[in-house]
Amino acid sequence: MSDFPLSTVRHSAAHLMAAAVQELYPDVRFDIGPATEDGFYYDFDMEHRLTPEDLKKIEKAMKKMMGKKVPFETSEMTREDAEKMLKENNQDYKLVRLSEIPEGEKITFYTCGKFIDLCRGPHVEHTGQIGAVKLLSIAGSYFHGDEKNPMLQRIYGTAFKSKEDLNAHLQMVEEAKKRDHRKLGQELDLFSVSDNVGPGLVLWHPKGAFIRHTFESYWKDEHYANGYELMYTPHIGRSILWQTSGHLDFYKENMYAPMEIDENEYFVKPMNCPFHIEIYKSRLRSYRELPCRWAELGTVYRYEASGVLHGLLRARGFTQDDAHIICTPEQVEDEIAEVLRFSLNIWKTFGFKEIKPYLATMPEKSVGDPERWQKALGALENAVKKAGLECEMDEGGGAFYGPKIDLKVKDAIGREWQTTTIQFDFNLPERFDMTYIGEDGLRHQPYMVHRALFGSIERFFGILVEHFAGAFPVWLAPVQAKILPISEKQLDYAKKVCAEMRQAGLRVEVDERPAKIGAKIKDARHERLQYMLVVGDSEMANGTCSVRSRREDQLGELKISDIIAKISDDVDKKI
RNA sequence: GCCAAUGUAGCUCAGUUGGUAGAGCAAUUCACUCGUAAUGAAUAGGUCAGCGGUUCAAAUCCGCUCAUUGGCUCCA
Repeated sequence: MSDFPLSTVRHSAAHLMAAAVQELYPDVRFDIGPATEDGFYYDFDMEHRLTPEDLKKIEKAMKKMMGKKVPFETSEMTREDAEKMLKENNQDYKLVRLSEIPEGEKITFYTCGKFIDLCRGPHVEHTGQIGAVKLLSIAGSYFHGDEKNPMLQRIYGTAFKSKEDLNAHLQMVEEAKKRDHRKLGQELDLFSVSDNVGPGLVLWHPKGAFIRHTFESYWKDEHYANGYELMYTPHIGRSILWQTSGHLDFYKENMYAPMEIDENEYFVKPMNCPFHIEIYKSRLRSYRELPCRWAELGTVYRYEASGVLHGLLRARGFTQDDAHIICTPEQVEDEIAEVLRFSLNIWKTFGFKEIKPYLATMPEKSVGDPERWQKALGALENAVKKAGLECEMDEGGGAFYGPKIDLKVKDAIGREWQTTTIQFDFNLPERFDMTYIGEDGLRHQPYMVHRALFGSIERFFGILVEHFAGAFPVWLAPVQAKILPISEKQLDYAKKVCAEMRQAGLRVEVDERPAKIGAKIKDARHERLQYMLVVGDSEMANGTCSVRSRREDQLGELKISDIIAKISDDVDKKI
């Protein structure tokens, strides 16, 4: 085993792959092949369109070279020689890359067998030191990441120092596939998307709707308990609203087309903010009533490019768990710290323990004077400190109207999801001319903070499905327990127990099918049920159920009142 | 939107070189009355994504459209 960094191994694997591709398709022109977070890729352009079959061939060629321990050799060239060589080999993409290397920097090439590549390095010493590789998929990618440029063919692969590491990674990928919310959503009958309704528009089935209802109720209760007020606003609004907000100037192509009513144009809302601002402006506001903490589960529609839609994680219609905090400049830091504290609490309730904030700064295209940006950034930084968190910087990642804090949460199998966003906004208070009367009797412009905890209800639900792998905790589960009679002889008893437990407020069902107990258990497990209550002759005689739990396996025969107490306890603990 | 792949029963998938469809699971009915991951039998279920073309003949070949998947770009 080599002691090179994994990224070096992967970068070398990318070169090795390029060498294999060149061997098989001599007309290939290369772009770049870097290591990524969990593998590597290389971008090519050539006549031949790659197929999955080709990946096998390329991988085979790579493995052959790994066995031969082909050395990676470096050489330095003058810019002129490099240019001449690339031109001779018709490597036009590489020529562009060469021209991007700053004057005075060394120009180095790495050779691996017959393949020579403009590259900064470093690499492993020979191909034998690339422990284990696997080619994964073919994709298209724009040269330079610019959609105006021609599209190249990209091969994704991954490499590890050992076969064991590679297998562990592939297993992890399999696990993620099993948890895919689109697959589980269909299997568990949670939601669907219909061609007749339209892409990116989600239909919530009864079970999915129940889970949504439950966490929305929790969300509402927590907001009322933490000083928020809830609001409802319409789904459409006149064009004047979107002209004022700036959406029609900047984002019209992402909005659904307008409808004309009584000679006015109405747009389906892509955001809730303008509506909340109209509520603010419905009368004169005093500093005494600030901060306003206004929240809404607001359903918005955005015309997303068809290629970006992805189940619930990226939809065209979705419900933001939106809130706007309108406050004085003096209040803003405490308000943001409070939003952070509140968010962390909510995430922990759902079993997300690791949460990391990212502080996003001024982007190239922005509004508002830099001094304000600096002050706002300082407020955000202080708020993060007050919340006792360490944050990472996302330079230039802010919205055009202000800096923001994003939270990334880690799920049950360690994947990170970008969820909560807390955004400063200099733009809208000014555009909508929002004011309040200060202590001095004069008009002032308030600060405005946008925040969404879950981001969107749809996206959050998708993340929850994957986090729990479909096995929802009892407080969220649409069915908390299923009673499984051994035979139809116990059916009446089963129904009686079911009625009793429902009286106690639990969500219980009876499996009434004339099937064997083994089949009923199998199906209940497939439904990811937390509790299975088996009833046969002896349970019927004793007034009990034999309890089998997903978490603790066999719990033995328990009295109905004890079962009710146990499940209720789970609900209270939110497990 | 762009590159590529895919679309056959509710679900998962077969379907050879073109000769107009098949399995398992699920569903329904009947029998069985069963002790912790699949009881048996029978029945029903399809404009092969849609439209057009080639052909004596198309699920199969070609074109367009729609949708999905993997990426790219995008995500106010």
